[in-house]
Amino acid sequence: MPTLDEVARLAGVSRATASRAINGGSRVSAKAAEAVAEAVQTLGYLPNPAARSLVTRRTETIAMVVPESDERVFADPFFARTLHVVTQVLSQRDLQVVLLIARPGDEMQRTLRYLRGGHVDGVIVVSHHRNDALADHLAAIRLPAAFIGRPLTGAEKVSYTDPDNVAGAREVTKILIERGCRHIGTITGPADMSAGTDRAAGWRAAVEDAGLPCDAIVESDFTEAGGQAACEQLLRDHPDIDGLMVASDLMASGALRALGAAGRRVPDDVAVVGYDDLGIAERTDPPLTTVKNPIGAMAEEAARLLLAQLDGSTTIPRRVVFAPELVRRTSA
Amino acid sequence: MPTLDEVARLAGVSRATASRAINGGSRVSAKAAEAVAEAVQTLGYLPNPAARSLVTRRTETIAMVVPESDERVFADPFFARTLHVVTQVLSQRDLQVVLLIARPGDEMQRTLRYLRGGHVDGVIVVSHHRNDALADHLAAIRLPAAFIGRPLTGAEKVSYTDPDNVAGAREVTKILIERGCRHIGTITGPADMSAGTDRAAGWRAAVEDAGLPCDAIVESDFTEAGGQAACEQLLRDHPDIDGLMVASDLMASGALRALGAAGRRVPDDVAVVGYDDLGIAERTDPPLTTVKNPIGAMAEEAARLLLAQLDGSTTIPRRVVFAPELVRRTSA
DNA sequence: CCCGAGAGTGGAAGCGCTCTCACTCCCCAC
DNA sequence: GTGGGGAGTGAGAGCGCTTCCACTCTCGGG
Repeated sequence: MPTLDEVARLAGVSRATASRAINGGSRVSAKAAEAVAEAVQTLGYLPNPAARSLVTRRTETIAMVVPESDERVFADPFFARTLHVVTQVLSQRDLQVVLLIARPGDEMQRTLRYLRGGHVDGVIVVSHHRNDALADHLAAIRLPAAFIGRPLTGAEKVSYTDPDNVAGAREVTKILIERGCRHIGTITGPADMSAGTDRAAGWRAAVEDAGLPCDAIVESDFTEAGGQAACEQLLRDHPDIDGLMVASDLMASGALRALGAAGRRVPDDVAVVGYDDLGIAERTDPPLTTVKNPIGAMAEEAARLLLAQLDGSTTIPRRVVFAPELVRRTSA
Repeated sequence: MPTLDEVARLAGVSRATASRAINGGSRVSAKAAEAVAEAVQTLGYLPNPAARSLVTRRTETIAMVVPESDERVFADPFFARTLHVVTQVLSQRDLQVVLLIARPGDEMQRTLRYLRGGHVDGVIVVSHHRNDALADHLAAIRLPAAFIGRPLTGAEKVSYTDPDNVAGAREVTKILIERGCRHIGTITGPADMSAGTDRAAGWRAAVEDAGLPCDAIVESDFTEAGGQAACEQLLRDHPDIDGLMVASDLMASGALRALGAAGRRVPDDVAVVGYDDLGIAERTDPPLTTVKNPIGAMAEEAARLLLAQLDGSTTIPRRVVFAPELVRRTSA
């Protein structure tokens, strides 16, 4: 592997000039810049990232942390989309993204040590859970960070983007109310995630406003199988429900299956609405009325929030909340 | 951030001894080792990876390269499983895994530059395509590498693990023949992947051996939608097919949908077999007779092949081929 | 009693890079 | 003609670590 020294020698300049020419090129004569470029070419020179990082104290890599089992990560299109967009935005700045999937417990400790160890310049956190306390930890080690989805603890210490889940859930539940449902159940996400609690809160607000019972509530885990099981339980405990607000399309897809197995027609017997609108919603039978989760926009904004911190242009935490958008199909 | 110097001073030893104590501890007295451990504790010392890597010339990170669009990566449980196992095995050696998803073209160039740049100590390649010539490139830069799935070019230069796709496809096709199918079609994977060509070859071998026509062949892309479209075309061009060997369960799932839409009963009108047995196969209607792809074992073996190279214990490329295993369900 | 081996240690070099600082030009204003 | 300033450059320090090498000290064997 050729070093900067050899490049400089071949170009007939000093190491300092070669370095300047390679990084940005300001304060370098056109002649010198050209000579260096040529030397780089002929030697096939690539800067040693360790040496560079040792002095700049930057690594040019960003971690995308997902405190979740990898099975879930890969089964959920939400992550694919998010990773895609984040990578897209950050690679425009030549930042490398490394994916850190850390189940709670030991692995989280490892991950935290990794982040503390100076391997990365910043972090994007997705699918954050209450008990990992990531926001607090990241704030404590002063690592630039941006969350996608409001953290349940330490939210005031970090930047984040969040959809207005309460409003979204309220609006979509209203669709059920307007079409005449009198007993509306819900399948919520995990109670240790803001997308779980907020969407449940929105459902509750709409149902209580309409003076309807809000007893039919089951917590699940944002998976298709979980949604199916939750729906089966709901049908067992509340056989009379005629409306169902499910906190994610993936769970709703499972719920539709359970409803079908139970002989309930959708939307005639039970009207169903989902949440996210990520492709699955169009492909279910019947297609789901749902709330569009602006995944792409959120991911992009989070990446920008992180970049702003990296540039040092801001240090105060910022939050960006996205308004919900209803998508009407035939399930309600 | 505390440095090794401070640790050494606090422990009352030299930097050299502190370094030895922290890495391995051989040739260090118990007293010194303890003093260093304590100093590390109280200071919360973490070695600077850049400084360490600069001198050791190792980064303790491994790249998992996937030359594929990220949509496909995340939709296919194959990748989830593979990443999981690889991460598992490598983290036992405190190696960090970074996921590099590189679509062909520009991004591939970027990725190659990244790999050349000394960011990682080794590479695991999954879902390799012919035209990325990754095996050749990696061999050229002498980066330790292990492929999961035999590369179509440069296979002799790198270590890899591979299922015996030809045998697997042949055996599973024989099931169709034995149950009396007279016109057996196939939906193959991409022709630029060994899993595509090998499984097609196995199908052809079985069909020709039985003296049956082997004209009903359509190439697809290992996705569910692709399988559905391919099956539709197959039914159009060869309405009389009574058996179908599909090169992946995901595609088979799409094919089942197409068959259902066309009013064909499975297995009575058309018997169907898939490939992979990754969970989807049990959940289709009817459940798929398929070939078990030993994903976990292959991933683990590939990780070990890589570790062997990292340890320098071997430099000659090795290959490990896994025998197929039939899984009989009701689709054939 | 001496010598050699081996364990434990510290000094110091050096990994490849960036960046400060001091220097030399050269040009322009006065 | 002089002085000041900006552009371009190179010497050199230093980032935090590992590791070679030389040294000391402690044994045990002859």
